Amino acid sequence: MPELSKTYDPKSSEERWYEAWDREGYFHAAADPKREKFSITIPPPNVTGSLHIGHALCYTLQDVLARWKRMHGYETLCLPGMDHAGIATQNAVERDLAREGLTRHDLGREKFLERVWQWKEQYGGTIFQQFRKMGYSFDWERSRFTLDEGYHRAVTEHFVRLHEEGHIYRGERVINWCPRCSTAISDIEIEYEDRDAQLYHIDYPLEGGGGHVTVATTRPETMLGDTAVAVNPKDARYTDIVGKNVVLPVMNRPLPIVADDYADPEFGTGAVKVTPAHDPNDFEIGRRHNLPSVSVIGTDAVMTEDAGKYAGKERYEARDELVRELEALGVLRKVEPYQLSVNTCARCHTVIEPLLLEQWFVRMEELAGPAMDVVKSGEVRFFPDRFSKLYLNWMESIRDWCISRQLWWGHRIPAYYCLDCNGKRIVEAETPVPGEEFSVDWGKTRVSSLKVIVAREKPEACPDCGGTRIVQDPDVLDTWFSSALWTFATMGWPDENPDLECFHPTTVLTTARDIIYLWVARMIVASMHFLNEIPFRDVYIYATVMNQEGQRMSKSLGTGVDPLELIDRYGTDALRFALVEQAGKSQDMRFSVAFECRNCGKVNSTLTPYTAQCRECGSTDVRAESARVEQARNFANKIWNASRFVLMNIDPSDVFGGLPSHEHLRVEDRWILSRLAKTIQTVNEALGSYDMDVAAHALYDFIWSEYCDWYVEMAKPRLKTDEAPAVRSILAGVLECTLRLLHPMMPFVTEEIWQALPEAARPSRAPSVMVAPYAVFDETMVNDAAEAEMAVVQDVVTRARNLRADAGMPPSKRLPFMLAAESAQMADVVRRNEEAIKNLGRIETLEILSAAPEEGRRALTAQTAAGTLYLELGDAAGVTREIERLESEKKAAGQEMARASAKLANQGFLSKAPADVVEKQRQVVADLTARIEEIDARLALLRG
RNA sequence: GGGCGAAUAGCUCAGCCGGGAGAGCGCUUCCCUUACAAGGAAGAGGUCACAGGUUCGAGCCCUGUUUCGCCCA
Repeated sequence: MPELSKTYDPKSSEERWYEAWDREGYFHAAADPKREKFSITIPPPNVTGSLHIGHALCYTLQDVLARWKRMHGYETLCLPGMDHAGIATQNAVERDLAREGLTRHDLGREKFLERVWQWKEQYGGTIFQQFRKMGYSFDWERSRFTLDEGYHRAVTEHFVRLHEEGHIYRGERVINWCPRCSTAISDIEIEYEDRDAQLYHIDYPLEGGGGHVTVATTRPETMLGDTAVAVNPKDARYTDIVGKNVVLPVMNRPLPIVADDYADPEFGTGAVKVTPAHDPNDFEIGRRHNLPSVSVIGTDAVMTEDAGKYAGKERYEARDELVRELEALGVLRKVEPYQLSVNTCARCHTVIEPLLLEQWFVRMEELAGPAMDVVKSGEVRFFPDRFSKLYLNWMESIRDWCISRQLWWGHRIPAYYCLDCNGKRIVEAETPVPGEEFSVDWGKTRVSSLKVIVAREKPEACPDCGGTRIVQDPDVLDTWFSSALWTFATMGWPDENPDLECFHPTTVLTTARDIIYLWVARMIVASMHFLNEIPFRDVYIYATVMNQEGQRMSKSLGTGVDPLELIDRYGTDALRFALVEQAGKSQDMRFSVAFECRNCGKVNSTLTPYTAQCRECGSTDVRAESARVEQARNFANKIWNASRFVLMNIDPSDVFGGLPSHEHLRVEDRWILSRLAKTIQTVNEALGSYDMDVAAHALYDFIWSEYCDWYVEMAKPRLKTDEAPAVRSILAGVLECTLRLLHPMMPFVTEEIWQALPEAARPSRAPSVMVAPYAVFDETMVNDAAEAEMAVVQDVVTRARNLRADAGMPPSKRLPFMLAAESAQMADVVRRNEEAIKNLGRIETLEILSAAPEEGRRALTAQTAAGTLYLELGDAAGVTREIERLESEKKAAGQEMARASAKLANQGFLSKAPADVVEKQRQVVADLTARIEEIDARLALLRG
């Protein structure tokens, strides 16, 4: 039997076991059609960064589920991977380049992409290393990247097929443009921010004199691109001027006054300026009235040539100057403060510029139908359920999805243009792009004028004109367009293959609530459309991890804590358990981590962004501390030491042929087996309904408060008697089962101990606890009588300890007690368990009486489930204290009595409450009556 | 403006079909009792945000209010 050290040392076992499991192939899932499956394709983290505690929560929950199901005999796939994360990664690499004074344009597309791939190798490696440290049982052989070759084929297929079916179109729309990221983004990648702004009221004079129309805007610079003024057709104030023109100040261009329902008579003056190129609503008005679109702001947020004298000025600079000019012209009627909700880029928080540009879109309405049906029918279930409503609400009002991005890093759109069919308007670039036969200046080219060929592979020649001068669309696809395929592109789709057959649909998707629209919804849509099956049965939404101040974990805020910091101090199992134990159903989860600087001593609540540095002195010698993880570490140590005790006491020659039959066991044996059975039931049920915290607490309480505090303590003296073999077998048997139960949450410490147990104590003969069978609830092990009797024993012991503490006696001193049993039955219970009670209560002698002890004896008393317990003490101080105790107890009993009897005096209660509840109250009154009488008698005795 | 979540011990959170509230940390007292001081024993601490209502009975159900957070427009 190996000697175990006095405290559990995570460092010595974690790496060793992880490598062993990996080597033995336990992480690998076989596509065996005959076995029941459990499969997960993990949310692929972005290659950009490293993981923080929020990620650790997400993947830990999944690993717990996977390990649990694997032990239950399911063929379990946990497929890892990474997302190329278009904008985020490109931004990160561009920032990196900027440090060298370079831009991506300096490198050119090809060289830049090489650089991103290098970045991916480096950071992707870091993330996978973190996964391994966390102990995740991922099938590394199946690891995928959303930009790997096979995946790219799937994305191309996705695009081409949707295009063939008419679900994808290319069109000119007002889209959300981020001037900083210099790309279009979709509606759900913008965030609203309330800001203080101004509402400018501007007079547009009627053509030919005779007054003016006042319009209001928060973005005056867009007026340079106005092509109409709209009023509501029902608005009597304006009926006679509809059809006339106003003159656009500054530009001195006539604008028609059109009647359109969009104009709200209640808002402002009821007249709105119409800028089709810079506002989605105005664009629609423009369409209805055949208005021209004038783009006055460019993709660089600088005013275009069409902005007249403001051309070349930055948008806000132009605004300020324009406002001054309007004022000088006398057409600025008023400026009022205005609470404005501005759209910003979710990634960089730059104010979004709505621009009229040609982009690729997915028509979503039709595709959304089946994806809604499967949630409505419950085929796909959300946990907690409230998120299904959120999902359905969004899907009901779904809009077309802009999928093209003006980036280099991503899946290039499989659309090609023939330069010969209609090539007259093509602008050839001055500097050819390396690696491309023909270079086009896309910034100056309207692709709507070109012949487009959407194809799986670049066509050799144009099917129309036979021309061979063909160029690919420069844009890439929205990252989510590729992530949407994650559950099945990772399994080899579009090819048919055993993985897809066996492991799809996956069992559960565990993810954060902020990507329900971005990702979850689109996965359901894609899977329903291409496979006509759901991507996953369950969607488990976990809580957002917040720090002490209630800020969400984020790398850029400096609030992101690297899980390895905590692992380093407390061990992986401790971190995993701390996360699982807090994973409730609320939307947020506080996880406070402080950093103690070992250089200057400051305790930081957050570190400086991007590097783990003390905010005071900048030292990187900081140590993470978390009370929550520390508690979990202590728990691991508790199990470790309980196991040490068991290992020290079991005999290598013991035969653990299953547990002894009930008749030969004592109460505590039947009790612990019954408690174990119920714990098994709780844990399995809780994990099955994603109540991870319930499962964790059940195990914590069972191990610490039942097995260690009571069973092990009661076992100690018995190990010296002829009961020892039975006790040893139960000690080891319960421990072994508990290790299996706990393994999904704390994989390392459980394996370390499990392997140290003698083989005979591991009934499954499995080579690792990871592949040993999980415990199944056995009703025959439940023993309510034993639990009831044990409760009496525990009560008597606790009361005895209580009296000892009240008497101010040190725990080391054994004391004499008497117990006046309340019934012959209780006297039997106490007699049966006398040795255990004496041992646990540190009792010298326990005299069991059938009635109160004779007069004259002065003692402290306590009411127990078995009767009144007496601790005899001669000294007067003790007596005074006992009188005080009794007085306060009598008062409390009196209050409780009043409440209970008031209930029983209530006719409504007697007639309407269930019989057992009424009976319980009667019992309470009876007990209290007896208790008060007894206290009175005791007081009389003590005072007499 | 609409929707969702939260408000329970000093802190972080549990609390099932409604039958007078629990854990961990922290705090107080005692103890290095050979598994564990990363531990053991005992204890203090709560007007369950507020106001109504339903009910024999409300932390739990209903209505409204306040504060905080999130999502959507």
